[in-house]
Amino acid sequence: MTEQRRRTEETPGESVGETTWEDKETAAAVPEEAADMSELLPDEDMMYDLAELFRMFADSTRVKILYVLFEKELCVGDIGAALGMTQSAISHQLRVLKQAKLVKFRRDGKTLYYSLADDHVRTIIGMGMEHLEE
Amino acid sequence: MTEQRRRTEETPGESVGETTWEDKETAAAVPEEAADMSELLPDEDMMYDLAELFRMFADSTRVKILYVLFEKELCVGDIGAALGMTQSAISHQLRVLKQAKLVKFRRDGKTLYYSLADDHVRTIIGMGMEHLEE
DNA sequence: ATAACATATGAACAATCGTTCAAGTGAAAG
DNA sequence: CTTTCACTTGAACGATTGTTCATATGTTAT
Repeated sequence: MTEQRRRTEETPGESVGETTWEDKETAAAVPEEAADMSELLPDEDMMYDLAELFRMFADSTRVKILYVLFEKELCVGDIGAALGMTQSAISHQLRVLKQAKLVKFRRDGKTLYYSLADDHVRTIIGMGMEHLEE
Repeated sequence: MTEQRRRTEETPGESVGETTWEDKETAAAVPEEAADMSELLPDEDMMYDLAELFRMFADSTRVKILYVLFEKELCVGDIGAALGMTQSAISHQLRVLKQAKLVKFRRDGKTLYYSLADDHVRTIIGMGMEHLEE
């Protein structure tokens, strides 16, 4: 399915989702068995937003686009030329990156110059690169 | 298509991937027109690996799994219980995360305890969270 | 006005992804 | 041995994704 549930639509009955976990409070005092599991369930919305953010970096075309924007702002045509890809393909991806607020643009005549929206992009990609050199 | 080219299958003739980029060293000295574009093309393999790494964090189920492993190691059943998901679904995702070396496991009887493979996971997710609180 | 250029956008397609379901391991207990 | 438990694996399905192609938009020049 690939992440189709679109945030915040909890199942009405349950709220602390222990579907297959009835309270095993009997026979306590066994030190290493049956972890308690309460209060470590992640916040649904935050986890979804996190995944959504990382999905922006999960395609090599988008990473390349962001990477070439590290140095300077570029127009769509130049990005396409640098990556050896169609203007259309680049434009589609720039739209996605724009919606995610990872890039911004400025107009000069008929040309649109794109640039990184903020430094977090640099940091996140940097973290990833650091991990790859383990 | 969703990222189907599987790394390092360079077009036989070229080796330093300048597919569409012959040296444009002629006609210099025009300050703001026709950016030079040389040497800023990203390394194909590194960009692919980066995307592949971030793809691990690009699904909310995987992020949740990694997140619940922040605190302590857990077995498959407990992770499933915490997330309200099938053992099978969790197992499938754990396999992916294992292949990406983001989690490791240890056996105790019939139970497998999974844990984070290294601290980069924590750092990367932390970076993402920091970005969300802009 | 028209033409040329830079980019955006929509539909369509193949490829990929995550979950479910059913069946398969493999370890411990009877 | 057989059963049970904890988990893995494979096939199948629907949902989503990225690119291509054709067309539209908008800006500048003539």
